[in-house]
Amino acid sequence: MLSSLRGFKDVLSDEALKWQWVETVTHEVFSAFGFSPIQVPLLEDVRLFHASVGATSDIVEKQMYAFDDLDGKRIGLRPEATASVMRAYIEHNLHTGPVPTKLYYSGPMFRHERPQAGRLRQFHQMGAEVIGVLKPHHDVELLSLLAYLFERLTIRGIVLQINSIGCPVCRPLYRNELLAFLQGYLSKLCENCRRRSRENPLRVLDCKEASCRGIASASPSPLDHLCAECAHHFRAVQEGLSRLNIPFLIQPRLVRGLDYYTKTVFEATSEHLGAQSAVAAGGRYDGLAEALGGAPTPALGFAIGMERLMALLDPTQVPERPLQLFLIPLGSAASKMLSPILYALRKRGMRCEMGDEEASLKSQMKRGDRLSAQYVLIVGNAEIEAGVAQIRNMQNKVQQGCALTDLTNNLLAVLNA
RNA sequence: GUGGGUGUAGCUCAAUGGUAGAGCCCCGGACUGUGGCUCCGGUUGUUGAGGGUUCGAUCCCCUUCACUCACCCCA
Repeated sequence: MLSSLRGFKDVLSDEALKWQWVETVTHEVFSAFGFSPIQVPLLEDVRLFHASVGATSDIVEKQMYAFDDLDGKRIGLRPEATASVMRAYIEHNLHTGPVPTKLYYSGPMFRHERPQAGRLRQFHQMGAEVIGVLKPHHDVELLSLLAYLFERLTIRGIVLQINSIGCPVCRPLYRNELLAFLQGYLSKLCENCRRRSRENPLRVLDCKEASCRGIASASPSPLDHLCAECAHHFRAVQEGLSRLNIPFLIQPRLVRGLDYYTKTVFEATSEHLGAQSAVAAGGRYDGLAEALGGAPTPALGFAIGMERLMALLDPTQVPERPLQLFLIPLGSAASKMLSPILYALRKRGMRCEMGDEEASLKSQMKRGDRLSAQYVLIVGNAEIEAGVAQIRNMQNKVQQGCALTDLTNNLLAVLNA
């Protein structure tokens, strides 16, 4: 028997209903914050991801689903969507529209990793991008959107961590200083961090090894080495968040994985997620547009991991949609009478279902119960002769007559009462 | 890619070196046209797969696959 691929999951109805609710709420919130939807392809020229995510990143190096198209072109399933959105922004000259361009998207991403708690090979992200603006109040706006989203979804226990990793002016200087510092401790670092100090020294800062953490805490902080502009920017972001009463934590060791980040970076984390504790992450990427061959364009954004978000949802907050009416025909005459009624009710937006005319009343009652029907309607030969059906409230077991003439409207009156 | 844990009925799990059981679920009945509760009855298995040791393996050993958690990396 075949089953789904490793790291690829079926989202069954109970779970899918939660997704739908989350999407309804998020569309509403994005809209209130002035964002417009965009849909970009799942497949792109792999060079897009090399230029954006970074050729050195594991995401592109080892984890991308990349293959040759039938015409020989090298293509890849997107590991994230920011690069595609920025490509679309450049390709379609969206800078000619009102500034900033505020876009959001939702959809599947693909990375060939070993699955674990909160990590899949096909996973889903909902993300927002604000393109074309440099000022810190846009960072604040984006973070406030994220904070409000969690509020609307009644997800508690989220910690918003922020940091600034500088810009092309100050980051290289800091990087050199950090490198010089780490040189003195090479023998005391873990094996991973010795490699990291060569490839991506900032990563040493968030190593989980106790010994490395000690060294990291003694190391120079990126925040002490920001240039005047970056320092001012970061301060303004903090002030803006405080003005909105949005709690945050400055986390000087917070580093981002993707090459394109600059200045503000942030993560929303929860301790209920296992090792993969970030439910959303993002930051500013002022250099990305240029790296993709567009005009220099500052921008920022975030992505929410939908599966991780789902794991944090309080199921009791998701509104239920119970079956309003279960129609029980006893025999074919009743069934012939009820089928147009069923159709008419459904066209009026009522959620209803009909039983099998050949099944016993008992078994149809049971099915109505399993479907959590609010009401059942019983029509057998006795009801047809009398011209009155029986409608039963399944909660309080009160059963009453319901005239068969103009039955649809009689039922609507009961259901809408 | 590396390491740990786990694979037994649809689900959650027992069991013993002598070829498997419970609860839940499902179906039927008690109650021939009235659900949930109760009681009674019933269905379901290549014990993940392959090989080895053994008179005999679900159990021990090896291999493999899957799931899972962690590392790496990241949403």
